[in-house]
Amino acid sequence: MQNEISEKLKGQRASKNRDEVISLLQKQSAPIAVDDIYENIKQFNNKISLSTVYRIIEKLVNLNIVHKVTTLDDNKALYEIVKDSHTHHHYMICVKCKKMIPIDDCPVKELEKSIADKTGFNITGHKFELYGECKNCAQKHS
Amino acid sequence: MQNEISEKLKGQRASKNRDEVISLLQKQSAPIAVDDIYENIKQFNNKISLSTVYRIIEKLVNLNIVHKVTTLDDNKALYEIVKDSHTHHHYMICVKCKKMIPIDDCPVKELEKSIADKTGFNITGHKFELYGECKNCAQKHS
DNA sequence: TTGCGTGCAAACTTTTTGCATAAAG
DNA sequence: CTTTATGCAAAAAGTTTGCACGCAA
Repeated sequence: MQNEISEKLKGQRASKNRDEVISLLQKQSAPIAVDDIYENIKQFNNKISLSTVYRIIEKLVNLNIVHKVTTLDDNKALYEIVKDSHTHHHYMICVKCKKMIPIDDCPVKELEKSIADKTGFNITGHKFELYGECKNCAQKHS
Repeated sequence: MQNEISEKLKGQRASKNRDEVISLLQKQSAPIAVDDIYENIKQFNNKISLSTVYRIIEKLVNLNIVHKVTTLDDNKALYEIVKDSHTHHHYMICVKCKKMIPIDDCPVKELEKSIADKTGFNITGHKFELYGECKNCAQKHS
């Protein structure tokens, strides 16, 4: 586990389930749903329960170890490990194949500042997603 | 009802429920949830059913009369009337009072183009939300 | 008269909660 | 020993679906 995460976990009680969830999240290249985390971990730890995964995720979100991601199409939430600020990024979501393709770094930061100045809103975060057709899908149907 | 909407409704069968939903959506200054639409209309039309509202909304989304909005906090979808491209805009969502404050027009359009060029992704839409503390809430707790 | 719209109830999906037990500190 | 984490089952919340009937075209 990364030092940054260990840091955030300081003062928290240790738990095997929690570490399995974190470890799984770290392997993902795209946000993942709670029930997928559950099914995945169940393969080698068949007594973990879905509600435990929900509770672990809730805790990790509060500790700012995990971010919640919501998409337009789907009513269920997805989660991903928080990357450090240098690798903070967003996704393009293909409306055909639903793949989430990361965009290198965050183009919104400057915008954020100018809007904060203009509106007096104390901005603490943002969400930005692009929708369209990825290269693969564009080629296929042509 | 606006001409633009009438245009999109051409070929669709008329329905009182549908028109009530559209009319209610037009009165909103922020996105609204399906059950709020339902409760609202029920006050003067007590036999409308929730599933009807869901079906109407689904149809209106397909006709591009209504947009689905999802927020990070809430697992339920919100909906708003599609504004024409000149008034397309986004929201700042106050993490304290949950109010959604519209941002005048859309600062993302140019970004979109440059990212499309860079990545070869055929971008058809985007989603952008800011989170923070609104003026009101910032004053209160100080 | 044909087929879409609607109400109602039931089903389904995702998420939350209560409670008794197990594990951590 | 005290507190937090967990499993299980049940409940809640949001959304979808089947079916019979009503209404628009």
